[in-house]
Amino acid sequence: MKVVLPDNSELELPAGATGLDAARAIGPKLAEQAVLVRIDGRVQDVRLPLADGEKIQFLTTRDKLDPDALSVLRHSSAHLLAEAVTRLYPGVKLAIGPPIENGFYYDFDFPEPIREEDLEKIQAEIDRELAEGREWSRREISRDEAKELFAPDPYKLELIDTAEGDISLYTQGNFTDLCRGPHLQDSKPIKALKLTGLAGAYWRGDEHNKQLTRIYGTAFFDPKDLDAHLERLEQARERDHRRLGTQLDLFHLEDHSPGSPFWHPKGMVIWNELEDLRRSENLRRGYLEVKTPLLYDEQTYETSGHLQNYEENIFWVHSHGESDRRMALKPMNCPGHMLLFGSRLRSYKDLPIRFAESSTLHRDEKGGTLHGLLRVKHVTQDDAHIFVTPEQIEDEIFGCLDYASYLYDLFGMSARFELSTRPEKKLGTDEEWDFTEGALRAALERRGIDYDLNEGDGAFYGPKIDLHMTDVLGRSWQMGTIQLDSQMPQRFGLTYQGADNEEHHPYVVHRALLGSLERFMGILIEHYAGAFPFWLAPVQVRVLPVGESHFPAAQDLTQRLREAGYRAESAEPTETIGKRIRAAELEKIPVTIVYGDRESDESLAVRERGGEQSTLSLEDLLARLATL
RNA sequence: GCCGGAGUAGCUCAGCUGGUAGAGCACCUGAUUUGUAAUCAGGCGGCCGUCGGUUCGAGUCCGACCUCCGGCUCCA
Repeated sequence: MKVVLPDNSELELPAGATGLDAARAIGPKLAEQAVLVRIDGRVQDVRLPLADGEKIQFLTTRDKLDPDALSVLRHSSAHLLAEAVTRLYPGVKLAIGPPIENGFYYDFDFPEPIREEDLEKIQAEIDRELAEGREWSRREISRDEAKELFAPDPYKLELIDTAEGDISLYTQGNFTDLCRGPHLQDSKPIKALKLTGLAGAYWRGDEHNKQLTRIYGTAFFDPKDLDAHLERLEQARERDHRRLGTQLDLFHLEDHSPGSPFWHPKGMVIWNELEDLRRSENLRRGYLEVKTPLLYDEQTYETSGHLQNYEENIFWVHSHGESDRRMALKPMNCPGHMLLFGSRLRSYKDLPIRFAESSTLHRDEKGGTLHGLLRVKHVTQDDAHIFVTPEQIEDEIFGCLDYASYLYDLFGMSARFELSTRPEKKLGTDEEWDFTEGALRAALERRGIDYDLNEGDGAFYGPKIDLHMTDVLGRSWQMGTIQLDSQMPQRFGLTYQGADNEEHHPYVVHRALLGSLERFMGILIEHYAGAFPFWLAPVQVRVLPVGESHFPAAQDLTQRLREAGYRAESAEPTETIGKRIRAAELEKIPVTIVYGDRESDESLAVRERGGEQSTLSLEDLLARLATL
């Protein structure tokens, strides 16, 4: 048989030849360094046979940053971890140990709980394995043989039962694991392996199952790459919104009200800019601002369905005795907007009606889930509910997508769009879902948006489109959401009078585009690493008088900048000018003006964030600021 | 909610095997009057998360709770 090499030359091989055989035929060095065979985009263990006519490419230890090559290295590293743990902790049961982005993990069921300090011991054992060296061999066996071999391992048995295709084993030293592969030939390419953490994780990701102990680690072909990886993590921490929030005096959190940020004056400037943006854009796009109550009685939530489906997140409020009527803080705006719509007769001529409200919501999130601004109990959504006829659905969804794209583009952010379709537990017929899912799909395609399909993840009342962003540590967060709902208007008995003189239930589009302002602020802070663009910067211009005698002139300039609409400030010189410039730079203020003997309206010393300096007249400065 | 880790000055952190709390920055005062990323000196500042226990003695050891951090689960 023949295989095709990357330079398009053909290599003649005996039938059944493996990747390793092919590598040997090309050269001993390649055979030694081969990590993986790439065949038409997919990758394969070097020990597996090739097929006639396949176009193959070898990944070697020199492809040290290739994600596939790293995955193999890390997968084998996970097996070294499992070997070490098996030796150190007799009676431990093994679950799974895959490579992941930036590393690997292995899940264990330990007879006794282990602690973080145990990792040192395990790390030492792995280092010993690496010093000794390990070679991997692969063997394929029948399911029955596999079950016999792994009889004492309940997790492996379950894997054998649910695995697709042939069962294969990989052995290194005295350790054999059930594994699909691929793996390294030997442990020599693993030049850096570091255990990074310990966590609980449920078997098969289901909280009803037993919780296992997960050990995380990472590995590289080159110790320098590990250093670079750790350096990147450190840099990521530098732009973490929780750190910047304190450093830049934007917000803080307190034990006195967990998950509820305190916004400081500087953070509030940015918050208000977002609100202004939302309001002016709502006006342009035909939304109507409304305001609905924070508290509703139990009956309201029963009607909306939140009592049945969301009670664990609801904050109840007890009034002072006079009544036994329970009230609760709203976790979302829908009920209020439904009641508002239902407060008078509506005609089909009124639709679509777009009620917008940026309101405070409270959600009593489970302990252990709060996370800076990205997961809070005090949620402020840039919310709106659009009441539509069926014919209007697609256009309104399109309008929401257009609006969302406009907003994210404004910040230079690119969100990932995800369409979630009918879940198993759903209300309504398949025909209805065909129609509503089709409308969402059509709107996405008309707007030219690439999206991922998340089948079965829609709400029980309708399909939805979600926008996702990634934080500085690589975690994905849902931002905006656009949900189509046929149920809530019915539950609230909402109708409009149609052209046919009949009453109809409207559909409603629930949509929040930034999502929660808290979460958006968190992502925004990280997106800009705290160096906000001029229009968002809490302080836009700081005027620094060189000496005390220059302070009045600096104040005068500051006032004129304020009157021109800028957030400008100056203060008496209590420190050296060098130190105050440094402070302005650390506060990431976009424009600093040094004002001393040489300055006048005709000639100002302007420093922009980052250090670029220019001399401008006041007139030119104002012209310059207008472009920022 | 679960697994692991942590909570010490406004911030970042040190404080070993129990013996009465420390640095840098910030802040205040004084000197310096400054020209594009840190002038010098002095000073203020702590219920060592909360409650309970062990001990002659607890920041340090033990327990409970609260909060935060890394994961898991959840996320209408």
